[in-house]
Amino acid sequence: MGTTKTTQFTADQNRKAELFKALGHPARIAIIEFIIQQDSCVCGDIVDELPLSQSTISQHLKELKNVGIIKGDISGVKTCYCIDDEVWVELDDVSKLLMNSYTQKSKCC
Amino acid sequence: MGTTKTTQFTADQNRKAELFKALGHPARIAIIEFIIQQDSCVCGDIVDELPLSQSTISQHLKELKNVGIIKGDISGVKTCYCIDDEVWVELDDVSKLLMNSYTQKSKCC
DNA sequence: TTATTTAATCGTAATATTGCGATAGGTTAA
DNA sequence: TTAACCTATCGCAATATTACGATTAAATAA
Repeated sequence: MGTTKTTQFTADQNRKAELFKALGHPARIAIIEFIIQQDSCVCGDIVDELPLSQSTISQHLKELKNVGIIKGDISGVKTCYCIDDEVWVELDDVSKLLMNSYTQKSKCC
Repeated sequence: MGTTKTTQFTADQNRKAELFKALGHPARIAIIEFIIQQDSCVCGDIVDELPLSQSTISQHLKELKNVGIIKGDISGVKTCYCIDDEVWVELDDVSKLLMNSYTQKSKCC
C-alpha cells in the first residue's frame, strides 16, 4: 500500500497522470513559469528567485527532468535548464485532448 | 517539513498546482475519462469499471470534488458524479495559458 | 595548487498519499 | 419493520513527497 497501482491502468493514463503530477506543485509551476519568462535558459537564478533551498529546488528540477518537461545542460560550473520542445508538445496535446473530450453537455447534476 | 510551502507562492500558482495535482493520478484520469465517456452521469459503475476498491474510488472522487473538477448529486441510493462546467473552463484556461506562454523558442540546450 | 563557486546527492524528519477492510448512515425493496 | 444496497467515512499500514542541512563532485579563479 501507499504505492499507486500503475499496472492496473493504461500506459496512456499513466503518462497523462505523470505529466500532470509534475505540474502539481506550486514550486514546479513557478520554476516552469520562470524558465519560460527568461527567454535565455538561466539556471541557479531559480534559487535566488524562489523561496526554497538549493537542494529542494534541485530536487524539483530533477522531477521535471525525469518526466521530460525540462532538460538541463551543464556549461561550466552552471547548469542551464530549459523547456523540452517535444515533451511540451506532448503536454499540449494531452491537455487539449482531455479538455476537448468534454463538450459541456452537463445533462445532469 | 513534508508540507508544501503554499504561503510562499502566489494564489495563482497554488491554484494551478492544485488543479494539475488532482489530475496527477491514473485512477483520477480514468475516473474523469469514464465520466466524460458516459454522457449520462453514472456513479457506482466507476467501482465496477476500475481496478480499485470502493473506498479507494470514493476517496479519489472526493479529491476531484474538493478541487471542484467534478460535482456529485445524491439521487436516491446512488450518487451521480459529473464534470463541473465552470471549473472545467478554468482548467481549460489554466492549461491553455501555460501552454501558450511558451512559444518554442529554445535558444539554448 | 588551493580556494571558491555551482549544483547534485545523501541522510533525515515531518507530513501526505495511496489503498484497503470495516463500519456507519442513508435509501429503497420486501 | 427488516433486509438489501450504495456510498461516505474511519482507522490503519505502507509508501511517497516535501524540505532542509551537510556533503560531494566538478569547474573555474586566484
